[in-house]
Order: sequence, then C-alpha cells, then structure tokens
Amino acid sequence: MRNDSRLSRMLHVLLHMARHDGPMTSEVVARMLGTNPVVVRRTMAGLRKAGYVRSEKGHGGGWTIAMDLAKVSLLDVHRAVGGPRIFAIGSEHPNPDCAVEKVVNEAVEGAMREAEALLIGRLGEVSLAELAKRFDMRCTGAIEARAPEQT
Amino acid sequence: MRNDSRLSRMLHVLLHMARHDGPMTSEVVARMLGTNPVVVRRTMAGLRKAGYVRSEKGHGGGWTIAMDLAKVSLLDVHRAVGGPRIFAIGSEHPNPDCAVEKVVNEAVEGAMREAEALLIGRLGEVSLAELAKRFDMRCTGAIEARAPEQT
DNA sequence: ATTCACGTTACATTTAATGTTACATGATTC
DNA sequence: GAATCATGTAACATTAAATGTAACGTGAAT
Repeated sequence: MRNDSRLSRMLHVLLHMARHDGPMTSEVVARMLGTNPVVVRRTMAGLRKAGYVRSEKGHGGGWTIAMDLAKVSLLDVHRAVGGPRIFAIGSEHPNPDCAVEKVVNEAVEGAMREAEALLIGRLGEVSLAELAKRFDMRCTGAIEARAPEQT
Repeated sequence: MRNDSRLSRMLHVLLHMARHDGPMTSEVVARMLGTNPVVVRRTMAGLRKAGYVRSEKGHGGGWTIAMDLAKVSLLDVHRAVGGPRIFAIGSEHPNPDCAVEKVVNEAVEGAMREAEALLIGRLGEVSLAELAKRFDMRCTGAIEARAPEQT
C-alpha cells in the first residue's frame, strides 16, 4: 500500500494554521499540501473530532485551531488521524498453529513492539508548541546570521 | 499496500528446513506458508543469492540450508529478502521547500530513525540458531511435562 | 437568491506485495 | 532418450489501504 502521510500532513497544516490569522479554507490547505480539498476535509475530520480544530461553513469559513499547542503532542495528532499501522512488515498469521511460526512471530513482533514503543514515546514527548518553537528558532537563527540586532 | 511478510515467512521456512533432512521442494514449502511455489522461489531467491540456501533441480531436488544457523541473524534474513521498507508512515516530500514542513519532517523522521535503529539492532542480535533453540526449549518443555526422560 | 465552504458518499487511482499462469531449463529415472 | 520432476523467470492478475476525484447536500454570509 502507499505510505501513510496523514500525520506529517496534519502537523504541517497545524503549524501553518497556528501562524495564520483567521480560518483557512480546505482549498488553501489542499494547495499547501499538494492535494485535494476533499482529502483535507477527510483527514482534518479526525482532528476536529478530537477537538483540535474547528470548521465553519459559508463565507469567511474554514478551519481554525481550537487547542493549546503546548498541550497536544505529535502522538495525539497521530491518534487523531486514525492511529494507523506503523509498520509495513509483519506476519500474516497473528495466532499460528505451527509452533515454529509462533517462535518466529514472537521474536519479530517483540522487536517491533519495542521499536513501536520507542517511536510512540518520542512522538508523545514533542508538543506542537515545541515544533513551532523549533521553526521560530530556525527562522530567527537565519535572520540573526544577517541581522544580529534581532538578539 | 499489503503488509510485507517476507521476513516472517523466510524465518519460518528456514527453521523448518533446519529440522528437515534432505531438500524441501517449493511445493511443500508453499503448502506450509499457505501460498504458491512461485512466490516461494521468488522470495527464496534472495536467500540463495546471499548464500543462505541452495536449490537443486530435478528429481530429489529442492531447497537446502547452506549456512551456519548461528552465523545468520534475523537482520541478515531481512536484508536478504530485500530489506524492505519498515514503516508504513512518513512524509511524501523528503526534501520540502517549506521550512515548516522541514521542521515537521525532521521531528517525525528523527523519531522513526531511532525506532528503526532499535528494531534493526534487535533483529541483528538474534541468530537463527537462537530461534531454533527457543523452539526446542518450548517443545522440550512441553514434552518434559509429559515425559521427563527427554532431559 | 447567490455564493462560499464544509460534509459526505461513491468511485477511481496508485503502489507494492502477493497470487497465478505459462513456459524454459536442467537433473533424475526408466 | 523420453518422461518426469523441480527450479528459474517473465508476464499478468489480485489485493489492500491510502489517496485522488466527482457529485451532491447543507448551512452561513452577502
């Protein structure tokens, strides 16, 4: 199947929305992501359900942030978009009859569980506010290099 | 896309082959895996290329192990079957123009890199011999419960 | 009333693994 | 040496899940 890019896309959008006054339409967001307004609505529906964004219809409508960036982690966003499968590998038989296969599955799945726990842990450690800060730092840093008075 | 089960399947097969005298045909292996001889040949071709198995044509032909189980790790098998993508998530743009997207990608990919390193490390720590031993221990344990003379 | 923008359904496309068919090649058996 | 067995390989079909698209409905603002 394809690579699931919902987490990355939503993080991208949320950070833009955070630095944007007023609602953003699905049309504009879609252009940002190089996709289609329907895909945007579909994916953002998960964020709305989680209470992270709001949507308004009609003139002047669109999407707005409805949360504290410091209180939502990358993991929260991952879950809000459906908490999709993380791994592209794995056995087909979760509960095989064959004892050999059981041993194999336990070994591989054990390693995968550890890796998933680490990934989930890291995603949970980082808030959207932290990401926004990293962006600001990078930009400020760039500006400082040319205009030290920013300090 | 589908879940990649080549690693699990090949480990499963290799352990069976290790406890089997003489060559196993793709037909038999396919039946074990619930698949098709062509799929078996296709996947095992990677193992043959790596020197882990041999294949013989004609009467009495089939697949045989051609390695020391203690010297091949789960990671080696993973690589032999093509070292496929491990994650089902990720950004679509490896090198985005948008600075916001860059920050997002670095955060997500950083976490993924750590998780992948852990997974790869764990797979590299376990040899096929270790897996075979786990199987024997499990079986011996089960037999001992009924027939202690096995000890 | 019109326009804008979201909400939703239904269907098409994409992608990589997997499944399948067909045929070639080499080894063994008789 | 003909038949059979088993692999090798190419070509194409199927599958699954995300993504892309079209169509239509609903509510809000002008």
